[in-house]
Amino acid sequence: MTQKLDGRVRRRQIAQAALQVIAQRGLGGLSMAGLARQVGLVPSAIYRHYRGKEEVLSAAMESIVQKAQANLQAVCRQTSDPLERIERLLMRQVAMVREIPAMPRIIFAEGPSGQRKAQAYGMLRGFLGALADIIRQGQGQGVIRKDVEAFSLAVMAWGLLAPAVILWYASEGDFDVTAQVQRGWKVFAVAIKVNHNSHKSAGHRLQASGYRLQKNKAKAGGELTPESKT
Amino acid sequence: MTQKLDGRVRRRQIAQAALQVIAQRGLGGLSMAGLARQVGLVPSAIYRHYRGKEEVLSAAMESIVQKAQANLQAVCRQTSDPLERIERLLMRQVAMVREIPAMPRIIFAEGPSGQRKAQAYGMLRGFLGALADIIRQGQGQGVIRKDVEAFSLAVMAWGLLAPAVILWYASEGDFDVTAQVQRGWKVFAVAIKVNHNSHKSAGHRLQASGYRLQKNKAKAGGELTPESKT
DNA sequence: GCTCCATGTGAATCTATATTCACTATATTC
DNA sequence: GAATATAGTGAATATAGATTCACATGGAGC
Repeated sequence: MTQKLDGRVRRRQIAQAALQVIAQRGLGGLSMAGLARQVGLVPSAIYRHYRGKEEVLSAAMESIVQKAQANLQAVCRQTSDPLERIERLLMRQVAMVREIPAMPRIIFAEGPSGQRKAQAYGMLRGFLGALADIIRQGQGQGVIRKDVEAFSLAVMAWGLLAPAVILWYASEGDFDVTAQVQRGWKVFAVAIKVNHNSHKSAGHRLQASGYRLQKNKAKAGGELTPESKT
Repeated sequence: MTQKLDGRVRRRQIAQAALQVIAQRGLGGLSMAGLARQVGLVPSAIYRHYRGKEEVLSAAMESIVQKAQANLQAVCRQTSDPLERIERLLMRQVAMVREIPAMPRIIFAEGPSGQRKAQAYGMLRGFLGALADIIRQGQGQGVIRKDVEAFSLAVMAWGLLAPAVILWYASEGDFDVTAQVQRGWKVFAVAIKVNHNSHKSAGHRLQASGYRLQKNKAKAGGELTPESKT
C-alpha cells in the first residue's frame, strides 16, 4: 500500500497530474485510471479526495490560474520595466510547458456552450488582460508603441509562446521552445519598442507623406479595439 | 432501408460528416453512432467503407490537407512577392478555419495517440515548411531579414494565427480573428522586412556602436538554427 | 497499546462506445 | 428473371472508463 499523504498535499498532486495528462494527451486522454497511475494510486483512491472527474478538472484549472498569477506577481516584483516584465512572464510560461497546453486543449475539446470552455476562456482572458496592462504601462511611459491596441499586442506576445509549446508536444519534446520564444521575443520587442532615434529619423525623412501615414495608423489602432461588447 | 450509394460517394460523405461532428462536438464527441446518424445510416454501415474509426479520421484529415495545399498553390499563383504570399496564406488559413472549424480542434485538442497524432503533426509541419520556404525565398531576394532562421520566422508567423484562432473559438466567434491577424501581420511584416532606407540611416546615425550591434545580431541568428537534426 | 479517523485497495457494477457477424436488400449485369 | 456484388441493418459482443462499496491500513492522539 502506498504511503498515505495529507489530504491537501494529495489533492494538489492529483490536480497537477491531471494538468500534465491533459497537456500531453488532451482532455479525452484523461482517465481516472491513467491519472491514478500518474499519481501512484489506484483509481478509486481519487474519490477519496475529489467527488468525481469533474471536480478534478476544476481543481486542475484552478491551479494553473494560481500559478499564472504567482508568476505575474513575481515578475512585477522583480522589475518595473514593462518590456522586461513581458519577457520574464513569457519565460516563466515556458517553464510551465508541461501544464499550459491544457488550457487550449480544454477549450477545443468541449462542445458548444460547454461550461469548462467558458471557464477556460475567462482564465485565458485574465492572463491576456494582465499582459495588456503591462503593455499599457509601457505605452503610458512612451516605451511601447501606441498605434496598436494593447490587447492586440498582448495576443501577439502570447503568439510567441503558444505555437512553440504546441510544436514541443507534437514533436514529443523535439522542439526547442526556449530558443524559439527567445528569438521571437527579440523580433517582437524591436517591433513594439518605441525607438526615439529611428522614429524621428523616419518622420524627418518621409516628410508629409510619412507623417500622414503615422496619423492614420494611430486612428486605425483605436478603431480596432477588440470586443468592446464583451 | 436507406438508398444505397456508390462507395466513393459514401466515403466522402462520411468523412465530411466526421468533420462536421468534430466541429460541433470535438474529437471526443465523435462517436460512430453519432456519425452514422449524421449520414443517415446505422453505425455498422460505416464499417462497410472504413475499417474503423481511425480510418474515418484519417480520411477526414486528408481532406484538410488537400485544402491547405490548394490554398498554398493558389497563393503562389497569385503573387510572387514573398511577403504578399505569407499574408495571403495567413488570411486563407483564417478563412479555412471558418470553413472547416474541425481543423483547429484536431490540431489543438489532442496529444499523442499514434497515427492520428503523427498525421496532425505532419500537417502542421507541412504548413510551417511551406511558410519557411516562402521566407527563404524572401531572404534570398534580400526582402526578408536573414539574421533569423526561416523556420523560426515561420513559427512566429504561425504565432500570429494560432492564438487568434484559439480566442475566436473560445469566444464562439466573438473575437475578431481577421482583424487580429491583420494587425499582427502589420507589426510582424515591418519587423522582418529588410528596409534598405532605414537600414542605411540607422547605420549612418549610430556609427561604430550601432554597426557592431548589427553584426552581433546576425551571428546569434545563425547559431540558433532549430532542429538541424530533424 | 488502543481507538479512531482518514486515506488507500480491490472487486463489483454500470454505461457508453467500437466493432463483429449473420442476415437483408438494392442495383447491375447477363 | 437469376445471379452476383456491394451496401445497409439489427442484434450481439467486448472493452474501456467512471464510480460505488466494503474492507484494509497507516498515522495521530490519548
